Amino acid sequence: MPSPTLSDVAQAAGVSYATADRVINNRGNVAAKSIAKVNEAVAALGYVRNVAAANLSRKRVYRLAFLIPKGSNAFFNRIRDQIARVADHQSAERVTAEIIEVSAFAVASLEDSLCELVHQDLDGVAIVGLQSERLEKPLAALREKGVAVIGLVSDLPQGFRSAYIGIDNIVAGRTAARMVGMAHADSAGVVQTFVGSTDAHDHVERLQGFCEVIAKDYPQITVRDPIMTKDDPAVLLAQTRALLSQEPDTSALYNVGAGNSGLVQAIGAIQSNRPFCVVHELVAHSRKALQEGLIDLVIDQRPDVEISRAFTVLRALIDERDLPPLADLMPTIYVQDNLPADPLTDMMRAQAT
Amino acid sequence: MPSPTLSDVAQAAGVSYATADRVINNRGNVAAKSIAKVNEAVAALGYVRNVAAANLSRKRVYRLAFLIPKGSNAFFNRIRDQIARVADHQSAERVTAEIIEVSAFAVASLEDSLCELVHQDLDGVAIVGLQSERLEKPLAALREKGVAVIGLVSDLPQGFRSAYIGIDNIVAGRTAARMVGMAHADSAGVVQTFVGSTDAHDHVERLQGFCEVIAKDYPQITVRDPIMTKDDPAVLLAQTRALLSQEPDTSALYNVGAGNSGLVQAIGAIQSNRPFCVVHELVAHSRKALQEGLIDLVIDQRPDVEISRAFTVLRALIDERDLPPLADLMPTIYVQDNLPADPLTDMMRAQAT
DNA sequence: GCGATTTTGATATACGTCAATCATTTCTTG
DNA sequence: CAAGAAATGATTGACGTATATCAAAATCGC
Repeated sequence: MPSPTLSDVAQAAGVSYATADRVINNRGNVAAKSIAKVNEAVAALGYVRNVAAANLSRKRVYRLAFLIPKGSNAFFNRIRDQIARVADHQSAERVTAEIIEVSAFAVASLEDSLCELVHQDLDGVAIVGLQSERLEKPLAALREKGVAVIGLVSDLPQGFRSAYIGIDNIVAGRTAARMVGMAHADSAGVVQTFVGSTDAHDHVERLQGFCEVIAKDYPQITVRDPIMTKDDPAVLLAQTRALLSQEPDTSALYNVGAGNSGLVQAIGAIQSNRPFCVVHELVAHSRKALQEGLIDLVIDQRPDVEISRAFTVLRALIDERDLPPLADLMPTIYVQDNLPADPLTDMMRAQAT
Repeated sequence: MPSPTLSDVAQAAGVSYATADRVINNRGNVAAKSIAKVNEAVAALGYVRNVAAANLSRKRVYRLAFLIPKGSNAFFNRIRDQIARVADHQSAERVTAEIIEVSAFAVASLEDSLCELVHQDLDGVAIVGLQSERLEKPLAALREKGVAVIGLVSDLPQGFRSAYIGIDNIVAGRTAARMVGMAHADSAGVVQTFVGSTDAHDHVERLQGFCEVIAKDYPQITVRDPIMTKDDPAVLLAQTRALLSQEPDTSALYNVGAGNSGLVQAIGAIQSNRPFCVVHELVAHSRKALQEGLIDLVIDQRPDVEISRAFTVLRALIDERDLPPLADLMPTIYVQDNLPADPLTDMMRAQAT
């Protein structure tokens, strides 16, 4: 029993192919009762549009763009690699993906890039966003042109994007706190936190979630005010070093942001038993530190999964199809034992070049 | 610049469309130098076969089957739901998936089902497998017929399936041990383990991984011999109850298998501070227990991800395409804070019916 | 029941690939 | 160099949908 075609539906509904087509692609100028007849036939036969034929006929191409902060940040390298990889594979389905680099976390730069996008002929864009009203106008213009827009990793102003793909950073912070709490096993302790900057929404949210859980469920643990690091390894190295010698009662470290190589270096230098260490994002550095037992946990947002999902969601939006079943995206906890074999970290990049 | 067609390639190569087609679909009877010319043109133009057109032309349908243990096990309910969900969504791509229920963990039953499969007209099968030589003959017969075969959740004899989709259970056990170790924070302790049966490979492997890590990295922790539970909640309830009263020095519980509702019930009944609890698989029961703070961790194998992947891999095998970039499948650690919003647990099922 | 409007039917072409046919050319081999 | 084999070219009809055109029919307003 081959699946029914639109001709079958038309026949079953007692209308012509043309009318069935008018209903299916709601082109208008169809009598209400014809619509009903066709819909019944669709339901009765279990008709589903053959997307292969449809895509072929309408010469569908998916021109996608990804706006990613520039710079050699290990995390965004991982993101860029994954975009290239997925795009390469999906080229058989007529998908092209362009990576547009934007000055990191600068509203003006992002705004400019968005304005340029409007003049390009695109079908969908995924943007590592910022919460700023200045972005609303160009985003509205994009949407006006029928471009699907989603936020990636960091959200855009709500109402100006069709979806957000990324983790909830409050949840990420809460998760980190839970692990730190468990590792204290009812005994008292002091946690030193590190943040890149208080301008970064994600950092603030993580810290907020972290403090919430510690305060509520682990009252015997004290959270010290965060140290500002600008995500700079040098700062982290110096600060951690100072901390380890001056505050020996520190029982745990939690770095909300980047720059972990400095933290790891400082920890690697001490011989006595070190504090419990939690950091974010699995990249070459943090992976190595985890394997060598210099840190205990990495909370990762699975950028590879996020990218795959961005492609899937953008295509679904462009085709106006409903989404496939997608599991929720949650912060993933890595210990040295459950590391993925293929890191998709920037290690790979080094080998490839 | 629309993407080049096979006609473009033929023209660029200076051969006819027919010859280019013979090369692309290697139909044979073509001179070596023609092959070379066509391949060069393919590379030069960046030709990629339009899969929409190809699928349309060859009337591709993907008839898949999933062999899943029968019974109302919460974990396999989750699996079955996800299969139905994905199949429903992929019906637009002419994918049909049939769920074939097999008596749980019975080699004879699995063997029978496999033998029947040979007479069905299938393109791909995913099997919750067993390691038994008796399966080799029917598996070989399936492969002979050109059916793609993969192992799912539990592997088949190697060499008789094209891929295995599931976690490494030794890794899962190691991960559990790491968490238990961390939760002891250098202090001594005693862990009681529970297994369903020693026949189940996955249970044995998890236990093995668990003991390895405790022995190596947490020598101050003692692992007691496992209690046999047959995955039966009643057994777990009774045994845990007895344990909690008779062995008050127990600092952690690790259930390698199923039947967690019994364990949770026993724990819920005590008022003094309970041992650290780790179980496997996020289902309605374990999820609830985690949220209520009755257990501490759930190690999950993400069956929803596994199912999506099974579809992807089977289709790639059937089309003889290379796989899209897929992240490694690792045991996922859930605490009460990073639970997915939509559980895809059997709760959903109850609501739907 | 007239003209105007809306709705329907019939039909055609294109999309890029697959798969097949048949005639023709080129290459082997003795 | 002729006979046979191998390789190539030219062409065609699906596959199911999108989209367009034009004529015919049904419905509406009055």
